[in-house]
Amino acid sequence: MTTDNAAAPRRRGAVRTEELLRVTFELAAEVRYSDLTIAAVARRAGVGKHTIYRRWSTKSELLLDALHRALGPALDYRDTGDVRADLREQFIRSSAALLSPAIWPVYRAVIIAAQDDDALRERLYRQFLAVIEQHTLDRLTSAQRAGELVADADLGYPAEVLCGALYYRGLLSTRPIDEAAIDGLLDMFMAAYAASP
Amino acid sequence: MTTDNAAAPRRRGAVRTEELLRVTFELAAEVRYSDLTIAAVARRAGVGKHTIYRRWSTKSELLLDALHRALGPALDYRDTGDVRADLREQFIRSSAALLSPAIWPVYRAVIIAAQDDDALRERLYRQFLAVIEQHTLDRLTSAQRAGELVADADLGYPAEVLCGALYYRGLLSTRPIDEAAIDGLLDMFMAAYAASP
DNA sequence: TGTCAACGGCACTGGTGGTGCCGATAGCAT
DNA sequence: ATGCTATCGGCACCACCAGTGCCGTTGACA
Repeated sequence: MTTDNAAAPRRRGAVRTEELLRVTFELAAEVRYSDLTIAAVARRAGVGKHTIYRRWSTKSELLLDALHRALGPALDYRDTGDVRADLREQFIRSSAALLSPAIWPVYRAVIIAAQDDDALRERLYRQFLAVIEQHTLDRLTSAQRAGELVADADLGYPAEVLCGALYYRGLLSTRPIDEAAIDGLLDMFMAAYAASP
Repeated sequence: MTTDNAAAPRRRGAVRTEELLRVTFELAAEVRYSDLTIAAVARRAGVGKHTIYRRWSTKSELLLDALHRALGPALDYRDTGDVRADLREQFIRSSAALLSPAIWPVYRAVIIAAQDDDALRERLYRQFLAVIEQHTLDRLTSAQRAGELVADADLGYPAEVLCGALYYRGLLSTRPIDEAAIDGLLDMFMAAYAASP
């Protein structure tokens, strides 16, 4: 009996970290939130629990880190001079990214975990939601300066409302987030704030 | 002898049931979601776990039942002929009810639990969210008939958006749901849909 | 080649959801 | 008033989890 064998060599450091994040996404996409456990991630990765706790002190930390690495680029806004078209393109693109089967399970897990943890909720808002709101607001302000939107409107609420409606569908409603929904949102927004010709 | 009331014979069960629901609200208001356990409810009520499982097959059932009993009345709409004032009054009143320290912890717990359970999510939407949306839509349609709102608008999205914005703040944003927020929402809505004089 | 931190495995504590079994008791019919 | 029976509380039990400690192994770098 030979000492086997073809078993994968034990990986360390950064390589393990990447693999653990990958496994986290994989598992989050397959199981329910209550089964998305540190122990389960460790089992699937063929790793001791210590190897996870050494990197992230809580499950929330792991999830937030995973999300952060996956989301970076999807949140940029174009400015072509047509604010409705830009918003439409941006909402379709970012909702597709956030709600993709790869990312949404982790995103939702963070949202759930944040309901128990004020510090995490603060980080979630600051690192993701506030960023999206601010980018939206920036684009709206630019449109306002360009005369596309009425000059005296407070655009803070609309930026929040546009985002909020999408999360409402994702978390609570049973209706899908599709282009029709986004067009419906934008119809309401433009009816309220488009500058009269 | 009248047709005997096989429906609600006041057994010791009913008294216990009321007490268990009361304890559930009490505990939900005090501890984090992850500590809102069947065992904890049983302990505080001085009851065996069986006494709970005999009534509700899962924690979700218990929470949904508790919520259902507590929320009934808060969801009615007035119709005074001034749609903005009616919506304002209704949103302030219903958000105060939903977000009260007594109810919101249980409501939020149901929302969290629903993320793991499609059937519960369907019931949550049908029994609460869809009811609120529909009442809002009914009031909007009435206003449309009365000539307060533009005649050709599709009011389905606005009804959803108005609700969605509040849940966004309650679950995700770190900003409060106050009268200023509700006025901001209504400003946007009225700017989009108020009939021109 | 040697060193040492990172690693995987195992065990342990204290908690959970959920079930089974027990003897006690409350409430109803008689 | 008495007895019958479902409900009750208590306890033990299973499988699983978060989180920590210990130990022998191993891989990467000096």
